[in-house]
Amino acid sequence: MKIELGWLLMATSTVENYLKAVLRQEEATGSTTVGEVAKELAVTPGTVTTMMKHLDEEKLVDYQPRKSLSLTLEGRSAALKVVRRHRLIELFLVQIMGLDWSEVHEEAEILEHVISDRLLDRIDVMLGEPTHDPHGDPIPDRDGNLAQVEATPLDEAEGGNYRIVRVSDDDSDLLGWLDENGLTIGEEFALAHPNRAAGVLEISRSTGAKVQLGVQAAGQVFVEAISA
Amino acid sequence: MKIELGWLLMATSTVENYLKAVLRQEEATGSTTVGEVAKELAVTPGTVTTMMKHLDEEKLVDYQPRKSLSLTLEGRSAALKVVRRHRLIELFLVQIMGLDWSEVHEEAEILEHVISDRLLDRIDVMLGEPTHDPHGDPIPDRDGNLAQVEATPLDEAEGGNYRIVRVSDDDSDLLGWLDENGLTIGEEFALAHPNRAAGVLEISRSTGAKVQLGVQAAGQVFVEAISA
DNA sequence: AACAATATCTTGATCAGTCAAGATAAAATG
DNA sequence: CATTTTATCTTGACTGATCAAGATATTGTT
Repeated sequence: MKIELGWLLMATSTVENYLKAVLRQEEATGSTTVGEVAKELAVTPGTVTTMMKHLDEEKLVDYQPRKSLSLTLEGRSAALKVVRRHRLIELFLVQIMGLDWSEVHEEAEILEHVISDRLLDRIDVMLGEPTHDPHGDPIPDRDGNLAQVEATPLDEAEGGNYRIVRVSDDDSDLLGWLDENGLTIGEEFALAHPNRAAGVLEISRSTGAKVQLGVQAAGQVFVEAISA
Repeated sequence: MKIELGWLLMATSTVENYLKAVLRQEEATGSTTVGEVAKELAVTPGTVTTMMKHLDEEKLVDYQPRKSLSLTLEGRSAALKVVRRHRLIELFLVQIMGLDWSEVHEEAEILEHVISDRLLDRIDVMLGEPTHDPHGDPIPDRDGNLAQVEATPLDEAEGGNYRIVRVSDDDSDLLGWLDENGLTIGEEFALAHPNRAAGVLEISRSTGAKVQLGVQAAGQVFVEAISA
């Protein structure tokens, strides 16, 4: 007879990645499933099943096979800590180290799991306890409070004047392209007649420059309406 | 019948640590053995045997079971890259991030394996392509050239005037203590009559302060004689 | 040289994380 | 509701890194 010892070891970076994935999807859609997590982590569903059983034991998620899957308070808090690390690191890499906003995501994805609390603290202080990362994502505070960024995906916006408040951070090519076209956080522009049939949006910047971008890309850019 | 496929995957951080260990011992004593490596990495000899067979296949070490063990040129170069990373990171953590020289070793031990070449480059430039880390260890240059630091272990020094040029970086407590007593890199002092029987050395700093330290600790501090 | 001590090597096992592929349950469709 | 599709779960296997413990070689001693 085999005795199930369960897990004795600590939350490795693997665990942190699972928690992050669940959090991300809960934030995006209000809930998640084994399949979604598997897709996000590029792993088979069976692997996620196994992992969720472990995380349930550790009380990091609440997992009822085939029924429901969600973070516990503890799990959410752990996930938010990782997100905080990730975003502080991204901002650090851009502001202090002078890296480009299109290349910091990968690096932060690794560093978020290994940097000491002490170093993270230095970073936080050095940056002046910032509230948003280079892509406009809010940085959870020390207590795990996460500000909401309310913004419209550009592909759903009507014609009018807007300011860019956030851009999805995981498409490095898009970020590079946006940068080349002056479309960074805080940039303001006018959106012309949304001709959805063509799948192309046209933007006019204050410099007069016009930029076209596809709905696909526009879906990654989040804006808020401005009066001017 | 089982076909031996060998290793298909890349040099993980584990491999880097083995290479570093071999390098360190070759530098310290001119050669190394399975047992020494095992001791340094806190691993059983059998584990080292297995690893060395793999590294031999990868042409990173030259391993003749029970006969000899040494780095190949390629292995040495790989090891020096890791050392370069380690020392640049240590200096970065002290100079830019304001961490204490007694607490950067652990952090660098992890970061050395995960930081991108790009980020390392920024660090190198930001620090002005430095030649020595906070503990006085030389930083290998981009091409893997490693300057020699010639210095005497303090426990072998005669009475006279000396300057501290290097301190072993792996004893955090000692580093903390040295710092508290003003004994940092570049500090000059007079060493009094080495009374070896008692196992204690006495140092007089320019401030007039006298400090005693044991031979054990003194062995970790490396000095060069000065005229004054 | 013969024996003891030490260093090294081999073998079988374990652990975390994963996949493949088949089993099962739930949801959607007619 | 019966059937098909889809989602999920289970099982057995594999990989890299490791250890324990026994086997073997090398070295040192008398």
